[in-house]
Amino acid sequence: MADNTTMEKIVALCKRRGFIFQSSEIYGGIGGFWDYGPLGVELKRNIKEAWWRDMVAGHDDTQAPPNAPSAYAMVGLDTSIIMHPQVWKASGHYDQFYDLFVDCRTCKARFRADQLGEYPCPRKPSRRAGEGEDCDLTEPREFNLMFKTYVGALIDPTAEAYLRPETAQGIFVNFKNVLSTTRVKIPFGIAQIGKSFRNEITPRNFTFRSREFEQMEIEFFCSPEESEDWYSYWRDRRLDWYTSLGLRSDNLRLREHEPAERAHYSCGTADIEYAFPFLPEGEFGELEGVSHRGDFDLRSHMEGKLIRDGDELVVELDEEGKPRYPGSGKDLSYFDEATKRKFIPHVIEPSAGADRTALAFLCEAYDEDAIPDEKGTLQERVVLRLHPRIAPIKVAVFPLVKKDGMPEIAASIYRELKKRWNVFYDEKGSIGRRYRRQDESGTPFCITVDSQTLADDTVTLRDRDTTKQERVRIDDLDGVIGERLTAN
RNA sequence: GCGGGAGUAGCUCAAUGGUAGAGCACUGGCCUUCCAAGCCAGUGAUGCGGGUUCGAUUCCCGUCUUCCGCUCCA
Repeated sequence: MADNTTMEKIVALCKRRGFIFQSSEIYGGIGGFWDYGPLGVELKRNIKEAWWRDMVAGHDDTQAPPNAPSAYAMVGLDTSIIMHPQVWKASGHYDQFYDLFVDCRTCKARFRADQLGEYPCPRKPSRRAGEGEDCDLTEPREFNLMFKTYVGALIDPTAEAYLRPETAQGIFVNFKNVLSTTRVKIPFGIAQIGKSFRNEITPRNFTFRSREFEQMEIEFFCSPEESEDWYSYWRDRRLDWYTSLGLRSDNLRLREHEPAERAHYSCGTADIEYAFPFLPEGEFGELEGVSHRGDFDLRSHMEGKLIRDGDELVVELDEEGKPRYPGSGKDLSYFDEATKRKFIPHVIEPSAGADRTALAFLCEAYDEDAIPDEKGTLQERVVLRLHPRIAPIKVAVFPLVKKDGMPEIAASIYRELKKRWNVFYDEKGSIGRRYRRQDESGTPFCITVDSQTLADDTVTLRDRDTTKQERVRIDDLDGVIGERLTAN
C-alpha cells in the first residue's frame, strides 16, 4: 500500500479496470450491494480457491500440520441459503437480529421499545425516556437485520423464512449427516464458502459492510479438553494465511477480545484485522473472527435457544416453563470409540469475509511509483502488486509491433499458455501503454515478441514489480512462469 | 435512522433559464522495434421523479446514491 493510498483511488481503480461496480448502477444504484466485474470475479475466485485449497482440498488428513495438536480431517459442505426458520430461533439470531426501536426526534436517541422504561431521558436523566417535556418519540419501528422472505407463493406468516445471516448454521445442522456419511473422527473441520445476508442499518466503506456478502467459514469440532489448543492453532494458522498471500504484517494484526467484548457463549475470540485506508490512523477493521464457541451451537440445536445464567448456559423458557425456541431434539453428541466416552464437541470457528479479504488485498496491492519513459523522464505509474496466486490475469502476451509475423507468434504463445492460466493477449497501441494497463490490473508477467524472437525463438519476460525484462526461450515459458507463479 | 456536503462523458473538470465543452481514457485508421509517443477520425454525459416556466442541467420539492459526523451494529 502506498503511503498516500486513499479509498477514493481504490474505488476509482476498481471501477476503471472492472474489479467492482455498484449494483444496479444504471438504475441509480442500491446501497450495500456490489457487483464484481471481469477482473474482480477472477480475484475473488482466486481468493476463495486459495482458501479452499489451503484449508480443505490440499489438507493432509494423515499427519499433523506444523503447530497443530494432532492430525485432523477436513471436509466441505455447500448448504442452502434459506433454512427452516426454527434454525434461527434456536441459534439466537432471530431474537438478536429483531428489535422494535423508538427514536426521540428531540434528542436523537434510539431506544429499544421493550426496554423503554429502563432508559433515562438523555436530556433529563431524572426522568425516563419519553417522559420529559420536550420528548418526541416515534412510533415503535421494526428493525430486522435478517432479510425476510416467504417460502411458497402464498404470503402467509406460516411461510416466513429468512436469508441466512451466516453460513455457520448450515454446518451445525448437518453435523450428524457428516459424521454418519464420511467416517471422520474428532478432531475434524467442516468448511463452507457461501453468500450471507444482513440488513445493515448503515452500509458504508465500499464493500466492507455490505448487505450481501460471502463468507469462508470453518467449524472445527474437537473434545472440550483439547479445545484451547485448537483455538490457538486456528488463530495463528489463519493469520499466517493472510501473510502468505501478501498482506504485510504491519497492516495486519491479531487482536484478542476482552472478556466483556465477547458474545455470551464465547470462551475466546480473536479478530484478524487489517488497517484499511478508510479507517483513522492506528485503527483496524475485521477480516476474520476466530471464535472458541464451546458447545453452544450443537447444544442449541439439540435443546433450544440458550441464554446465560451466571456461569451456565441454560435453555430459555417461556411463561409455561417450556423452551421458548425448542431445538431439534436430535442427539448431536459424539461417542469417542477410543475412550468410550460421550460428549458434545466443542467448536472453534474461523469465520472469514471473502469480500473484505478481496478488499484488503486490493488496498495492500495498490501502489504508485515512477518509471522512466523513452526519454528517461520519470513517469508516474499505478500498479497493483497482487500476489501471483490471486492476480486475475497471470500473464499478458504482446507482439512488440503489429507486423513481421510477430502477432502470429504472440498469439500462438497466448494459446499455449492459456491451457494452464488466465492469459491476456493485446496488440493494440504502444508497448508502454499495454504494460501500464497490465500493471493496473495486477498482472505479474508480460511476454513480448520482438524482432529477436524471429531470429532465436526467445521472448522478453517482464516483471510487473521491477519492470525488469529477461529473455526466455519460447519452449521454456511454461516451466519458467509456472515456477514463478508458485514461488511464494 | 438523524444532521451536513455532493451528484454533468469511464475519470478530472467547465458552462448556461435558450444547440452542454475540454483534457485524459476508450474505439478505428495511419505510424511505431520496449514502458501511457505522434497525426486523423469517432463513441460517449446533466442520478431518478415531480413542480414553476414558452423553455430547466441551471430555480423549487421529493427520492435515490455517495461522502463526513452521530446513531446502530450480528
